Amino acid sequence: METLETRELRYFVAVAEELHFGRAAERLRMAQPPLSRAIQQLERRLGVCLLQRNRRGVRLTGAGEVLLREGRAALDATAAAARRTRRAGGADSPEGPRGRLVLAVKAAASHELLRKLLDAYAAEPDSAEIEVLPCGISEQEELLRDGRADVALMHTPWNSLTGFDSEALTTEGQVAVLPAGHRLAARETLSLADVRDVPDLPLARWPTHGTYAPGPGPEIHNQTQLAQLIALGRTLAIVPDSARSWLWAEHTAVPLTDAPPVVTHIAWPAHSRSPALAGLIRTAARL
Amino acid sequence: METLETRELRYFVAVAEELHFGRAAERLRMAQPPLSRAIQQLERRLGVCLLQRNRRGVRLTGAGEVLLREGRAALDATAAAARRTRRAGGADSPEGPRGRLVLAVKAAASHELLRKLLDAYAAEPDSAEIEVLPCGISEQEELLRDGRADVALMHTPWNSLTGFDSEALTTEGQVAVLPAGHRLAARETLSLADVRDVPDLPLARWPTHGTYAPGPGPEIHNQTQLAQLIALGRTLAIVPDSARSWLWAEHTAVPLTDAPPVVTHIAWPAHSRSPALAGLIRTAARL
DNA sequence: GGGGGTGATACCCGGCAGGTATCACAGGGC
DNA sequence: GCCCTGTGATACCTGCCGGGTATCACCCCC
Repeated sequence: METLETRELRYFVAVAEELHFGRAAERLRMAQPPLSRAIQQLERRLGVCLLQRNRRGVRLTGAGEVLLREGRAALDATAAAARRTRRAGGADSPEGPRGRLVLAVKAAASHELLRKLLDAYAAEPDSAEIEVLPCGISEQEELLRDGRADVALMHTPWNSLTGFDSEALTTEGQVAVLPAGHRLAARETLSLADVRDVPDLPLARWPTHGTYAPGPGPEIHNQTQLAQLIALGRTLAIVPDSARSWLWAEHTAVPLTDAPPVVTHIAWPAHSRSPALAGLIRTAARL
Repeated sequence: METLETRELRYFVAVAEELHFGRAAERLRMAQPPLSRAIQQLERRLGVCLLQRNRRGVRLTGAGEVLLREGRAALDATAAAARRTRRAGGADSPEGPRGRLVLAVKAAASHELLRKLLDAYAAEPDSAEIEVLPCGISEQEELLRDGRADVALMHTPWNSLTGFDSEALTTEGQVAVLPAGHRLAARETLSLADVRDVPDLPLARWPTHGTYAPGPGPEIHNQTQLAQLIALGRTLAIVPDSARSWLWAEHTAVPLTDAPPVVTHIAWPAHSRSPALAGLIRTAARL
């Protein structure tokens, strides 16, 4: 059984994403004819029709969709292999620097926990150097999959932990952040129903993969904007308890009684368990 | 950033597993010199030393171990992409046969559950054809990873679910299976401590990845051997409740009060969720 | 000190990946 | 009707590189 080459997967994924041979070839920095030929060869070798050529553009077949999904995963795994190997490179002398670990964290989330974790780990004997890579919450999974990060602090229910190994670290409730003067800010507690459809405070919308879902609330893309809009009485936010640390004087946080608890996990690719990573996980579990 | 080719990974994994260029080349059906050269090129491209050539055999460096681990995962993902695409091949006509799903089950485990699941799913509209692939319990994870199977019935705590998405289906207790005449067979219940070190009934040993751990019990490799040895009064077994279906008349099953419960899960690769697979999972969750 | 076994080097050859030029065809203007 | 535009496919060439054979350099061990 002949095995697929990385090059073929790269080509096919490009075409499947662009749905256009010319643009795909441009993205791949090559001419269009060899690309067409390579895809044809791929189809012949797999014995499967991947694309429906309609003289006017291209469409994916069912098998094509499967290969797009699986091929992306395979390319991610291959890129991860290269990156992690390069990263482990310097440390081949047994007493040299223990490899470096890249830790992906959503910017400003779990700040206290992160500080404690880094301090405790640094105090361990034989601890590796930790590079903290701040990123958006939706990027973390991709970073772990393609090897740009080795380990991440993730938060359910926002992150999905499927495909990763993980260990729960802390659980916290959520609070509604309101403009200090708002009538709801006087309440001791609130329920989700209380804050779901407040007419003058529509929920802000975050982008997921670059696009905004439709809705009445303002479009934001960072925490500072959110804080300002709350202070201006334009929106409210539902955030974990620990986010109180970045609240302004004009904000009021009211506990939510029925919001799902937020669990912070340390997560890593299921198959990887280098000594350095194992040490970090052990330290985290002891916190 | 140049990406690793499948061929390079295949070569490196072969060398890293054999720790010998000649044998690795033989396994790869090629001559030794091009293999040496390819590994050198790989090291140069990654800028990393992967192997320590000691004139007498070869040893892996730290980076080499990383690449062995990650490279295997990448090769599995690539093989999975090819296999699943081929399998999805016939079904590109929209109204053709919905693709086939391969379901890996440990032979003879969860027999009742499996029958119910297959019957219920076959009754669904638009159900795919299910191919049942019986295998050893330790093979299931590998089969899912490299695409020979799409979905599996797994049993914690024996299977590890890390790296897969899963849904719990049933939970059951465990029983000790004893020769009918044994003194312990008269008991209403037993604890693990009661059966752990029974002098005349040492626990049988199953092979894990082809090798047996040392111990006093007999070496077995299938259920029939086990049943026979229990009937002969040579060993005892700890099995889930549902395994009572294959017991012999000369066997007695006694419930264990403190054995960990066995949970049967339906599990699948985290990223894959074809319509057919989603239907099967939905059916399973409704059982 | 020589022989066996290791991985590395030298050199050659054929296949194939990639390029350019061109074709075949479907739509959409006018 | 026409031609022009933009699509993917085909034809053909070329240079690189993957793979082969022959041989070397070295270490270990008898």
